Amino acid sequence: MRTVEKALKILDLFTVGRPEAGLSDLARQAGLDKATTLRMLSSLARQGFVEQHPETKKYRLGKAVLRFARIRETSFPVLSMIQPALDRLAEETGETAHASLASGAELITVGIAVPQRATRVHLEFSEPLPFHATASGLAYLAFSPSELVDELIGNRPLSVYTEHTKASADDVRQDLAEIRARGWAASANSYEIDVVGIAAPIFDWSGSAYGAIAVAILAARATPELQEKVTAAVLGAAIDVTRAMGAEPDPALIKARRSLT
Amino acid sequence: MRTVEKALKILDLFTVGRPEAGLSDLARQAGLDKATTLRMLSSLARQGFVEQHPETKKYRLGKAVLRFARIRETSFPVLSMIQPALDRLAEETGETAHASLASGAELITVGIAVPQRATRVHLEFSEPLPFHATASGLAYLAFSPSELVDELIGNRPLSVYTEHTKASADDVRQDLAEIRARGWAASANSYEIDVVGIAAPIFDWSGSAYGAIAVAILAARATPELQEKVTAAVLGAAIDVTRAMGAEPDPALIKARRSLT
DNA sequence: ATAAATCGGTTCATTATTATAACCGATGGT
DNA sequence: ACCATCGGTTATAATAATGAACCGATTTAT
Repeated sequence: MRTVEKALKILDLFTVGRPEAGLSDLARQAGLDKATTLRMLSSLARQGFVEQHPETKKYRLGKAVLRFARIRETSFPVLSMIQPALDRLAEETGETAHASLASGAELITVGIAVPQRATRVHLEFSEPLPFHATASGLAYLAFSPSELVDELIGNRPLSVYTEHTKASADDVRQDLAEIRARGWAASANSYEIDVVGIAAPIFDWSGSAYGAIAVAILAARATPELQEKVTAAVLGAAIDVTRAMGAEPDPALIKARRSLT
Repeated sequence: MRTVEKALKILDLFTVGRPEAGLSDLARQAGLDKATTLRMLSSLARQGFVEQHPETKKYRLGKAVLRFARIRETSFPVLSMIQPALDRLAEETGETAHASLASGAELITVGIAVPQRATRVHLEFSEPLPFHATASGLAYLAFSPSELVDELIGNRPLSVYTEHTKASADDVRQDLAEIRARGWAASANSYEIDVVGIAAPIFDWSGSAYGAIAVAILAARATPELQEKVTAAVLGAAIDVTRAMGAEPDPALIKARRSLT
């Protein structure tokens, strides 16, 4: 069913940063013929997956995606299960907790919980995070199949955010092996300065990671003791969320948490 | 692109009331061959639109639908635009306001706002409403193409909820003509007793209805004066929401609201 | 305990669908 | 006045989808 997959891949071209596009644009980016793309878009539109502005003729994601999300979230409430776990995490650790899910080539923040104290790390909803420069991204990559890793960090030059950002894909790949064995990821000042991140992946039925749960600590108070406490809590949350969805976390996470308590 | 459309129609088989199903089940309901269905499900699964439980082998909607909904709702916040309109509506009218969107063969409540008073109509989120027995359903049907109406209320025997429910599709169709000319719909005790509903459709770019905004009044206080006030407010909200989304409401709504103020 | 039905999934010859390039008229920038 | 690009259409060539029969494993009925 290659046709179906090609058609669905067109939907991947719509992102938070580029929510609408014209026909030629889409055809070009999808690497498909214009006529083919148009027929696919028409089919997608007939089923409500995309809709077209009557004047600008641009396409965007349609209302059907909202409908299906509603159905899935009503019967399998992932997001509503993640939020309470984050709230607990923020309270336990006294730092900002957040969850991010992989969205094609982006890692998007879908849940945030802040501690009740004056100083804390601030995060934005729906903000795309870089895979190679955040603890969440590393935790996700470490437990993803290597083809996916190649696609996401490839050998392109990686964006540099601070002087501590690792820009070499090979360096990152080395870290990933370590993270995979250890069960959790950490990053310090690699995306935002003065922030230490600690993250663990969450898994679905198929056993592959699809997101991460993380805590962002203000570097000023990131003592080894606090980091250890946070790591244990993050692992616990990731394991709980994964299990709540009927999946089983990678053994490395279980082992890591046991050794920390 | 018939293949694409057939594949997407498979997704329609997943509903709030039946969120997962097996291969043979899906093939039978879709009217497709088992082999074909399997191939389509595999394609859908590869793109994350469905996922399969490793043990029961059942399929359900996948995480991709959440991702796309997130992208669409981030860049084009329909639901977040509807909610404030409902809040205003509930305050203005002193009754329960709600919005429902069409989801295939169901009309699903996606937003609720309750007034600040002791007695009020109670509604549930995600509850599927019958098209023929609620003001919201009638408002939606009245502004939908007749083929869709046939599909939704056909000539099947319609479910009866109270002694005031109209069970004949032809009776309903007559009401629809009236509603279309008038611009808004009302129902009294036809779904829940002691409840009067007043609803107006909301439209999208294509000019067809895709949902409704309604107020549910306690029958005990549904005086003609209140009903008139509510009708004007509901029309106003429906017009505002439609315009806020860049679409234009049916002229009947505009005319009706003008004649009420 | 046994048999029949049904499950998810596979195979391969037949068939119908889809891809492609060239071409429209309309629009917009230089 | 031009050229490039837009969204969209069409005919022909090429590719992809279809579906009946079949498989082994469970589940259900007898």
